[in-house]
Amino acid sequence: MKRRKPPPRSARRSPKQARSRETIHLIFETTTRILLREGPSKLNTNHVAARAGISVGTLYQYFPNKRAILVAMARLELDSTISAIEAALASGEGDAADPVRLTIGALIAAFRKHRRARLITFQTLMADGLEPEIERRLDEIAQLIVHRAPDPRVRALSPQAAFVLTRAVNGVLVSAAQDGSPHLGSATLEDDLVRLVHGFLRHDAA
Amino acid sequence: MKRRKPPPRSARRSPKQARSRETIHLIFETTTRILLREGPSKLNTNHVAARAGISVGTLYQYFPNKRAILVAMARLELDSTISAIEAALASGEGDAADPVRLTIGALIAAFRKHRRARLITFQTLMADGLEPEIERRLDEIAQLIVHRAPDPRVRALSPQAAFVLTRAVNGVLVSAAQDGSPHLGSATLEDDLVRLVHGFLRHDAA
Amino acid sequence: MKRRKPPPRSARRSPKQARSRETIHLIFETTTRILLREGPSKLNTNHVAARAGISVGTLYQYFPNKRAILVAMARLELDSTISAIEAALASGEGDAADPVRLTIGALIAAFRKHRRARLITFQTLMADGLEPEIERRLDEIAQLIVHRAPDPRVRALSPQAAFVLTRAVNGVLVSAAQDGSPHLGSATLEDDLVRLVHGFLRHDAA
Amino acid sequence: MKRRKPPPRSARRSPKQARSRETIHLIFETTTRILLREGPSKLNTNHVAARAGISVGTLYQYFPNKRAILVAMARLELDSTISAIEAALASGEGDAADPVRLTIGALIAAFRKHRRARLITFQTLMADGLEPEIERRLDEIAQLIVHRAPDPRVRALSPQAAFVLTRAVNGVLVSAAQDGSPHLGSATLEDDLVRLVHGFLRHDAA
DNA sequence: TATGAATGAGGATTCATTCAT
DNA sequence: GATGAATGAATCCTCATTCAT
Repeated sequence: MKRRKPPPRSARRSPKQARSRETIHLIFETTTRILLREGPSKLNTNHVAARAGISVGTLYQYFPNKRAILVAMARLELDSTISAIEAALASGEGDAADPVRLTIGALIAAFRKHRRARLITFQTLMADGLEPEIERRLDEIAQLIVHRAPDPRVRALSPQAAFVLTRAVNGVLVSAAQDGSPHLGSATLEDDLVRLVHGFLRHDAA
Repeated sequence: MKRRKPPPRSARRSPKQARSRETIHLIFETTTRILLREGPSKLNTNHVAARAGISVGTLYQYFPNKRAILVAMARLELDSTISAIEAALASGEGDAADPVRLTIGALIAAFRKHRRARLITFQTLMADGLEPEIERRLDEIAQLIVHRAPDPRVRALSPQAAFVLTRAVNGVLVSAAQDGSPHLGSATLEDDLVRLVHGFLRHDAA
Repeated sequence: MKRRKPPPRSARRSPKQARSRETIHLIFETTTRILLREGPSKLNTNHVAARAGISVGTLYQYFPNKRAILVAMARLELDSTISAIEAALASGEGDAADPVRLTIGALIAAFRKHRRARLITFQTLMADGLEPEIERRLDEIAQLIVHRAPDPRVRALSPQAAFVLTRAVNGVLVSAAQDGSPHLGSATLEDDLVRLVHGFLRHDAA
Repeated sequence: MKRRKPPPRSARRSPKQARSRETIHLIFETTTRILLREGPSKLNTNHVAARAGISVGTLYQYFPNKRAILVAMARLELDSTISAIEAALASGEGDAADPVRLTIGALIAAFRKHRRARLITFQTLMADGLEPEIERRLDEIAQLIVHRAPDPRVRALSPQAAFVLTRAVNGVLVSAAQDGSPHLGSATLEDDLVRLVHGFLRHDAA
């Protein structure tokens, strides 16, 4: 009796949990699409809801505020990156394949996949000041890699050295993923990064 | 940064009078202070003007729009960084001092000086999407360093390699400058960065 | 209380089952708790339902709209006040006890009992504009007291005089029940109110 | 270059201070009008601005939030009431006029003047929980009257007695000012209130 | 040049209510 | 009877920018 028109709801409600996941996913996808196609300045909750074909109210049922959407997306992105690295390392376990190259290959692939979307998510986030959380997650990744690395030199890495290495690689990838940059597509980027890491490790060992 | 598109307005004022310079400086300082003490979300022209003790109108006399303030600040920061590097290299010219170490020392010093202020300025700027300009400027610095470098290995660096090296170092410094991080204060950061660069160069040469 | 006009919905439910009564009671308690602990601005149907551990749908099974909850609570409060007064008068029937004092004592006790809860319910209700219903009810109480009063002076009271007397006493009690006020706890409040009423009656008689 | 149309501003800007006062007054008047004609639920900043013929932005230049408007109005109302009482007492100084009657007469006149507007302002305010401030102001009025009263019995009033008297009178007037009530217009209301006060004072003296 | 009041589109968020399950 | 996801109009408030003085 309050709202004027009880709008035509047709989409069948499937099992709750599933439906929720779908909606959340839809919000993520729409957010990415807006970020990519219209830019960060066009990212607002009303617009996201409209483009996602849901109501703002529904959006707020899942996320307490605009920022939370980005945070959740960033977390997901980070998680999938970790998984990708783990998978890459696992796949090369028996081989003589260089674990450093495997890791970097996985990272480049991850950055390539979402490229601007991923980057723009983080940037939008950082503009407001979420660095701490992001940094922490980055460190987690570093620790994870260090501890599982088959390469003894990597396992012996001091926290400080791990910091330098992860941030160096991340810095290169982030810049390469930047909008106009051709570097992420470059075939030699992997070689250069591998060289960067090996150089550091060798020097360290010396 | 919020409403419609900022129309092309020719730069409003070239700082001729001393009075002008003072006002501009005041605006910069105030902007930094707000960014630091109140966060990027509190950065708006009305607030800057109020905190600076001038009127909004006056602010717009010097900057065509909000973003222009940040851009000008970033330029200044970048310029001073270049100068610092050049000075460092010049000071060590006769010595046997390692030019790589000199450059990195100067960079660390530059980051230490403004630390959060510098960082927050760039982040706020990039959050909106003007990375191109900044990235270009970063590349200019890279080229400059490469061409003037006394180290022949550095001068021989391909653009791609220069990209990797500068972004790697920059990535580490940016992360180290992050709010809670202890790394920027660490005494071994310089050693680690030098090691990173030398490792890469040696490997490259090999 | 916010959106459009609450459409005329026939009362949803007459509390027949014990289960129903329990639920209704739960809703009342929760409403009071929210009003008291979180303030009137936090009182909304979704929140009440959540805090009560029921679903909004269930809440709407018992009350046609938000306001109906408050109205029902106010009615209850008023009814219990009337009962308390009647009981007090009945208890003192044989005695030489002053009926005015008995009535006022009962009123003070009633206000003390719920104090802030009672007050906040009425205020929240009135803030929206349903005073008429409440005022009418207050008048009913006044009439009731006047007609059943053992004191002949009270029974002889004109409607206008009854209005003045009831509102005066009510005004004092409401203010005394206010959050920070120490007056409701004061031992002399009863004396003062009795004095107020007696003074008026005597003067009236003169 | 941001907002589309720089709307035609024609009203000449008179001396700043004066212009500001005018605007503030306009906001007050409009708020009162809306409260009176459309009810508290229609009181929202956008609407006030529109009806006042100013922009929301302007409204927010003078009041930090919706509530502040009501608070300011309540303060003004209270101030003018105090002035009215003082004036009434002063006017009757030489006469043998009963100061109690003068005070009550002034109060009734004050309530009559704005009647619903005044009441509705306070109620809207209290709905959110401003009682403390209102109560404090009421006490200030009480103190003022007590201290300046020519009647020695009034001057000798204990704080507790003053509380009872002011709240009693206020309670009657507030109820009488209620929307449908005929009491505020009644010719005998003044007599009844005077009787109430005198009765209390005499009894007190006894 | 400086001033600062005014503008108003824009965007975040709330919450009473419905209804399919 | 109960559930609770979805709805979306309503409202609050912000802030880049202008312009008359």
